[in-house]
Order: sequence, then structure tokens, then C-alpha cells
Amino acid sequence: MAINRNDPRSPSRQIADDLRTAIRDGEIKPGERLPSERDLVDRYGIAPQTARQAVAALKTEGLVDSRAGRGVFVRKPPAVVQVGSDRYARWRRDGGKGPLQLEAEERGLAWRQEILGLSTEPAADWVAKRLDVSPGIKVFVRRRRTWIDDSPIQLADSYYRLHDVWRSPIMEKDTGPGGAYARLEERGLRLKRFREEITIRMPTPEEATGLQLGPGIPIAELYRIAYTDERPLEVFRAIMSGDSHTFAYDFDLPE
Amino acid sequence: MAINRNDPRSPSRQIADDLRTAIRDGEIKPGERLPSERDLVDRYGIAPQTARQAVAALKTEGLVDSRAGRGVFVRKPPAVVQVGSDRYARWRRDGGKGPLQLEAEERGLAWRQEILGLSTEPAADWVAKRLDVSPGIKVFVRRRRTWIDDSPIQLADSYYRLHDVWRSPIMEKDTGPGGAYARLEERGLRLKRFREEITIRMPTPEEATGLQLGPGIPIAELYRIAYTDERPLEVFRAIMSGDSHTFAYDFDLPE
DNA sequence: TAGTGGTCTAGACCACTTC
DNA sequence: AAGTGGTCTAGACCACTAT
Repeated sequence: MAINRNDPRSPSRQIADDLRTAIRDGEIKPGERLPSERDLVDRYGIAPQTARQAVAALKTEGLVDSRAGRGVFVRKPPAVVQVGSDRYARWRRDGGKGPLQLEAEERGLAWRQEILGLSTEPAADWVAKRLDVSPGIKVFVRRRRTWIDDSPIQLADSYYRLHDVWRSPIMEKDTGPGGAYARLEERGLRLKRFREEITIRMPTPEEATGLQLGPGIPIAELYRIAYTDERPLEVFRAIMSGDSHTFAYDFDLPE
Repeated sequence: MAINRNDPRSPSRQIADDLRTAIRDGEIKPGERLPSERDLVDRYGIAPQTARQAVAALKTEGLVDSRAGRGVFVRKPPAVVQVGSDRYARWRRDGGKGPLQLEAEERGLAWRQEILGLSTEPAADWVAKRLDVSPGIKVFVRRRRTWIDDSPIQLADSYYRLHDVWRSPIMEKDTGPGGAYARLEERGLRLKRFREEITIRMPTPEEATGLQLGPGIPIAELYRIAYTDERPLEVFRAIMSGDSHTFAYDFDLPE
């Protein structure tokens, strides 16, 4: 409970390490409060900024979260939803519900989607490449935010070739039962396979706001391309809060 | 280039936003230096700590990286390697080389593995569950660190049932040509399928050191379970630096 | 030697929460 | 009213880098 001046670690680092150890050892449990800045100042005999720096380190690690006027609290493990191939394998028999919706309903959690935008736009390069169209050609975009239990967990855009969705409910707010994929199949566009690409990074401030992310929470950027047996049907891009998702894939080796 | 006192954003936030915009617009390019703290103090008429706070925000976003005595630099996009099912599909015809090794060799990058430990240990719960053995039973563990072009990009552990690897080269430093999977197949244990699970988080300080991660770089924690047609053969766990990996999976929908 | 980031001291005021 | 985190001021010294 005191700073060791001979320790090669800086005072703020020593304090951060002490607190991290206390959290890992369960001395401060998830949901519980850390000592206040003023407490740390008194206990360790340091300046307020030094205490702040120690706590800031734990925040960028995603270990704690602070609320002004209340205190700094150990983060609770969030409700994790699982997405990936094993969820999609159930797509047909479960009526075209997406992996998130399936998972939420199984666990009795409230699921809803908020439409952020429906528009026709020129295809950006990354869309054009994946949708196999010329860059700049008009494509239809559905932008939405998915909520589970009053927490936003995904910002998603779907891109379609215009003639694939023309005058279909996919261009409306409500795509109807089974979602966009069901509408595409009704048009004879039969889904055959998916490709998913995942990258990881810290959110931009806009993404952090949109997903109500605290500091120290990374995000996954997921691209999913849905194909018929011959061409891309949909390019899907999602920003998903990293602390509430697991990705799972099952695949066979060739003989 | 001056603080607007009427702006609802705090001064440090205004400065951070200014710098971020300059980076996004290409006014400060990857590899280039940001204005020094003292520059910012003079330009904006603020205290040094305020300038530090603005730069610190960009660091936790992973946008910039600082080197003491030199300056703060815009991060360059790293060399990204791709892993996932489409790499594993090539496993048999390419002689059992892992996805990272394949990718590195294709692109002419130096690849090497450093053995951090070979030991027999009681299975932790998460290993036992995935390897389908009783918790606490002895399993063999290979711990290693993978380097590409002098950068550590992966910390990995592999867990095997003891009798599967007993007296095989898998218990030695060098597993021989084709790696551990080739040795297992020689014993008649034919690999049939994989399952991969990915979660995302910020690194612990130990992981950040082991992977030489700067601030603002998240990691992926990958679990891979290799199965014969009847049981698990290997449980693989890797910590991978988030800024140098993409995960890609191809999968079919059931009819 | 001059410039850089890293760290620390020692305060101050604000908005917000809890009692 | 007391306590909390958030932000800022205005310095200081250190280790390291570049010239």
C-alpha cells in the first residue's frame, strides 16, 4: 500500500499493477467500486494526476469503467452472443432469422432492429469488389442498428444489386417474414454459400458513440458475402462490439 | 488552430478531433510526425497536460504511436496475414504447413517459431471441456511464439491427450516435416474437421509485452479444436495481434 | 545541445450523484 | 453537503534522440 521508490516501475504503474492484481484475485469483484482517486492519493502519498494515470491504464485495458460522480467500477462480463457458421447452418430450418436474432430468442433476450437508412448509392470500391459490380454503379443500401436487451450491439449495412431488390420489400423498412434472404429466394435467387471476413480494431469515436462503447472495448468489423451458386447476392458489413460477441466456425478438411 | 471556448467539446477533445481529421484527410500521412506537445501548447494556448491528453486519446484509438525522444507518428497499416477456413482447405496439398506459415511463404516473408515450453500439465477446465477429457487429467502442452519478419504476431499453445503424442516428435522441440498434424496422421489419427472460436479484447500487459503491442491494439483470442471423425485431437489457443490478422471463412448453407 | 515524449507535483473548478 | 470523476493550469525533472 505504498510506493516503492526503488522499484523500476513508475509509481502510476505500481498502483495500476496493484489494482489489477486485486481485481484478478477477486478482492475487488465485478460490479464493485475501486478506491476513489482521493483514496489512492492518501494511501500511496502521490499526486492526483498520478492516481488518475493509474486508473486510466485500467480503463484502456477494458478492465474497469468509470461513471462521473459515482466511481470507477470493475467491468462485469457481458452477455455474449455467438455468431458464425454453426448459427447459419440453422438458417433454413428456423425461418430465415439471422444469427443474432436466433441467439437472442433462444436465450429469452429482447431483440430489435432500428433502421438508420434506406438508400440507393454509388458503390464504394470495397463494395463493388465484393459484390462483383463496377465501382460507382448504383446499389441499394440498408443501414441498421441491432439491439439486444436495450444495448446496441451491432451497426450493420447491407448492399444489394439494384435489380435484385427492385420493388421488393427489401427496399422498405419492413422486409417481411424471414427477412431479406427469404425475399431474395422468392425471386429465385437461391443462397448457396457465405464468406465471412473479420478484422479487429479500436472503434472510431462515431462507432463508440453508436454502440455505446466504453473505453478499452475493441470492435470487430465483419464482412459477409452471400452467394448464389454463381454470383454475389449481398455484401453485409457490421461493426460489432467486441465484448459481447464470439465468432464460431465449423469446417471440414478436404479428403 | 485555436480553442473555441463556446464549443461544447472540451479543449483536449477539440485538439484530438483536429488531429484526427488531419490524419483522415491525409494532411498527416502514415509514418509522419504529429506536432510536438510543445507545438500544440503554443498553437492552441493550452497547458502541456491538455496537449498530452489529446494525443493520449489518439493513442488509445490505435491511430498513432509514440517513441520517446523522437515524436508521435501516424501508424502505418501493418502487413496483414489471413487465416481461417480457406487457408486450411489447402492444408493437405501443401504438406501440413499451418496457415500462417503458408501465408508468409507465399508473400516471401520470413517465418519462424520459437518454442516457449514443452510440458505435461493437468488440464484446465477450458482445455478439458474442448479436448473431451476429465478436468485435471494430464495433457501435453506445446507453447510457442510465431514471428513474421522479426515481428512477433502470435502466442500459441497446443494441448494433446498424452497417449496421442507419447514418444512422438510432438513432444520434442522439432515436430518434423509437416508439423504435429503430420505426426498424428502417421499414427492413424486422421484429421476430419476443425472448429474455431474467436473472441476479442484488449491484451493483458503480459500479452502486450509478448507481442510487442503498442497502445490501442486489440487482440484476438482464437481457439481451434481439431477433430478426427469421432473425437478431439488437439486444442489450440492463440493470442494474435489484432492489427496484423484477418480471419476469413467460407461455408455452405445446407440444402 | 536542443528537442522529444514520459512522468510527476500541487493545486483548481466543474457537473454529477448520493445522502 | 459531501464525495466522485473530468478537466485544466503551470510548472518540474528525467531519459532518450538527433545533430
